[in-house]
Amino acid sequence: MLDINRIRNNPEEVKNALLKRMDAVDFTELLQWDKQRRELIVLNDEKKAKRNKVSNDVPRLKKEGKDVSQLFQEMKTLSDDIKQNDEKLREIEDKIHDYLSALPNIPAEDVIAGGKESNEVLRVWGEKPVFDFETKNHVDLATDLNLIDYERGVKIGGNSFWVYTGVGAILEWALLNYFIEEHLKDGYTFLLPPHILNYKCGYTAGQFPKFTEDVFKIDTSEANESMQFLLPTAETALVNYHVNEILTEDELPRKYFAYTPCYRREAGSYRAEERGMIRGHQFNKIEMFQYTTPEDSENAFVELVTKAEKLVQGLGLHHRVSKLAAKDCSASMGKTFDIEVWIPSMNDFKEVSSASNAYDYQARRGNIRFRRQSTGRTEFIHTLNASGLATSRIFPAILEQYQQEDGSVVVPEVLRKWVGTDIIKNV
RNA sequence: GGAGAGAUGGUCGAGUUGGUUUAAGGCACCGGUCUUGAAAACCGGCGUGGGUUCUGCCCACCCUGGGUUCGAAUCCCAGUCUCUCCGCCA
Repeated sequence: MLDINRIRNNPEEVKNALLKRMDAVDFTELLQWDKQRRELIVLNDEKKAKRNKVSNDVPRLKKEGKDVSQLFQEMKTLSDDIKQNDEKLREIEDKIHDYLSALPNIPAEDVIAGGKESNEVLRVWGEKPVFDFETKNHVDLATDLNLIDYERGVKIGGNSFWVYTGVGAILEWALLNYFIEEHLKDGYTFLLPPHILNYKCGYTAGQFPKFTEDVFKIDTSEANESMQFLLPTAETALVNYHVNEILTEDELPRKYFAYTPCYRREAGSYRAEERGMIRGHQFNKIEMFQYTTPEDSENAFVELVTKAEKLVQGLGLHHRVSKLAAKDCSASMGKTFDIEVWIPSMNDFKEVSSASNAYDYQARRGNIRFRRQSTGRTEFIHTLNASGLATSRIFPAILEQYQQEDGSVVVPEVLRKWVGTDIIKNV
């Protein structure tokens, strides 16, 4: 949600910024509604003030034995008038609200216009592993080593589901343990939120009302404000943790992380090249989240990106960091960096973490504020999130980057204490 | 799932036979006086949002949404949530 005052005061500035991610922006109608709204408020508040004044006089007039029936007639008309204006006002405010709800966040100044093709690679870590033997892709490795059962996953869940089995499950859990340990070391608070969320959560996060079709809804009824859905990312839960709250300045920053599976419909996005576990309806992810003051959010952003990078580096996986162009960022985000890991069989980098600064966009939608010590006034908080990390691309990257000629896979050092072995081979 | 009770500004809590409560009072908190310092005492301040002709004034908000009325925290209807008891249950 953008600040209507900002649009009113600097329409051209906001418009030009939004044009980095939108094809057309026109505030003419919005500003008209805004003007109508304020005129109507002035008019109606005057009427209400009069009504209040008369109401206060009534007891005295009655005590004095005056006849008030004529006055009541007038007040009846006035009240009907107020009621009508309130209805008009509500219609206008609904229109304004709907319009603002649909606008994406303003891209940060240093975010460039355009889509995916304009993304900028900031840095690359490590090198592409070179193999002097014929390599396998992660699907074959996972199948041959009995780490993942794709067929039975489809049998019990449907297309794009899989089952981690035996050592595969242990390896998956080792990754999560590794991430959790690192976040605890950095002083983040561990949360395990519900996986089923209400409509308001999706709205605050900025996913609703536009993307209700991307989530698994719990009941079969139409999307409405009493619906519940399976969370597509823990971010949706974490951004709502302090919804409608006013935090004190010294409580900030708040640093959280959560583990949840992520449930996504991914309707129509299936591609043969993404078979295996690159894109499923359910995947495990640990999500980092911060609530900060406006002046601290840029530093927090750097911290989150750095933390995510460190996790991939700790696993020794070749990866890169990209700065997304405006159109490739989710609607709620003003700036996003992606961390992508190298998948040899695909000859490409795949996202394992997306770090974003939503600035005050989500906080406005969720009414999340803090009290500024120096002024005593409330301000909107800044919210940031970053995966730390999603396992569904890390797992394949490990298999493929650490595979050996005999079909076995070396376990990254940091995971060995949980996996219990330094090499995974077929027995 | 069944029965009952409740929801008021950071907290406790008054107000619920509708009209100087246009939300009292206590506590906490902030500022001041006093004091070597602190406590106590005393004085003052102390919810959120919106509008504005902005050193001020006005409007809205007493769980949410409707309704009755000249007028609703107060009456009526619907819903949400919390608590207690019972049942069921990992």
